[in-house]
Amino acid sequence: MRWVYVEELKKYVGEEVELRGWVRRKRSSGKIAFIDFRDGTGFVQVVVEKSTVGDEQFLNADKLRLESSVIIRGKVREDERAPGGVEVLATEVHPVQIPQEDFPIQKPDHSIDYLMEHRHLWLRSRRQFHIMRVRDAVIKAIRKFYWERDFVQIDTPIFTGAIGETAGNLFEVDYFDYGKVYLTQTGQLYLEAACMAFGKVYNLGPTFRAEKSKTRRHLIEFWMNEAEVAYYNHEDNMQLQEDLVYYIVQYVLEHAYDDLVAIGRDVSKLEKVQKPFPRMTYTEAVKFLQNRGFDIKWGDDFGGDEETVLAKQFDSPVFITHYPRQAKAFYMQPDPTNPEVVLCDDLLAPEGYGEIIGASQRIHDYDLLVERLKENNLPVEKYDWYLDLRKFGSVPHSGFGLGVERTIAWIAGLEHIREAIPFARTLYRVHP
RNA sequence: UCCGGCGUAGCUCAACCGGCAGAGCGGGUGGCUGUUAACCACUAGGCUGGGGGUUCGAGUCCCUCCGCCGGAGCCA
Repeated sequence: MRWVYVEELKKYVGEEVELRGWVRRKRSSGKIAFIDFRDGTGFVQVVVEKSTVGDEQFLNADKLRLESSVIIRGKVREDERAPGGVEVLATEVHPVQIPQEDFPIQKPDHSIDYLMEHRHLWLRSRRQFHIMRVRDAVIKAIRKFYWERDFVQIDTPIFTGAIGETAGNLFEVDYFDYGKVYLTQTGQLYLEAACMAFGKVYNLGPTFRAEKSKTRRHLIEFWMNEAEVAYYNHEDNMQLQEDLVYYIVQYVLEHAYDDLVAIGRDVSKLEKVQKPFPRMTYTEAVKFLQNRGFDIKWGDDFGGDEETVLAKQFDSPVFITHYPRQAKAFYMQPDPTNPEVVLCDDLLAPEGYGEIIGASQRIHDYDLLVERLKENNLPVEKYDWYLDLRKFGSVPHSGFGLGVERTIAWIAGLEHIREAIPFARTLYRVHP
């Protein structure tokens, strides 16, 4: 008999099939039992009738408990009474393993602490199933986008020396006799090296920030997609970001629409995302906020509340550009028309999900870069290889980093970013 | 790190001004051929997060430690 997955059941109406999976829930009467069955591709109801299967098989069904693993054989049929329109009338029920204790997650009313403590089992629940499929769609979209544009994937290292954006916020690791190394905060500097070799490059991988951040938008370990392109200026860079984010939204709408609906996402909000995305300079944004009564002066960075107010004016993500250079990283190229600001942009997602992209054109002039390193009290000698890039055929280049979980949280409409990653690492949780 | 909150049965929560620790769900037993978080009956289940203090008496008030949650700063 043919082993099939739930997602393809509709092709087998009228046929006998074998299903391999788990019991999500069970309701049983004396002579009929209903099993909510799942196999990782979907959910289907299995009906076990005593009159059809006989006493022995019925007993097999009756002794199943929540999250028992089970192999079921039966006939696929359409039935209006079944959730989803298709159900399986069992002929054989073969338990694989029956738990000896209660499954810890029974009802949808557990505390978040309890659910996170049981994340390894919580992943089996319906809502988490759909969220992870949205995550999968977002990541597939990212890879497909770059693949279609002939970018080269360059995997940047996880262990790095003491360079990156900021000296603090780094996780230290002992590296044999070498001494201390650090978990990566960004692969940008390595991508800058790679773009001078391959032109258009990107990465996708985990990054780590030892920030004691405790908000719905922060993870200690999160995934980032970064891209870097030689000869791209700031404008080219923003165009690429806009194309990518728009592409991701369209891809998810096309390939994970049912998952979005299943978790209650207001899909119309995503359908309103349009190109071109609105743009605002930092200076305009400060004036806008001041007019709304915010206590903010030119030179300050935006907090969560400020970002939310700015982003909520628009249906699409909004670019905030040309920040003061003191507020940004050392490697950003000054604006030739106003050296107090740099050629950078942050992309803020709608609905208060905050910054999903940080981007800039990079300094390509050797002397200027050294000057900026000194200005920021960074150890110039540790940036030896990074400075080399400015010695040998240096060109203007630009790039950005997209926060994958923040993008997922926005697209899926999640209240907290911890549900956007299979096993979240937050300030007070590394288990499981 | 700072500010605030919570911790009572396996889970989610009650318990008035300090006065006998309760319910629903889940578990067990029995019943039920169309259930959707099934339903009905019966049943077992507790060192009220740890330690200390006030009091005739503490789940409740005070101190402290632990755990978690929400927010701030910082960031994607």
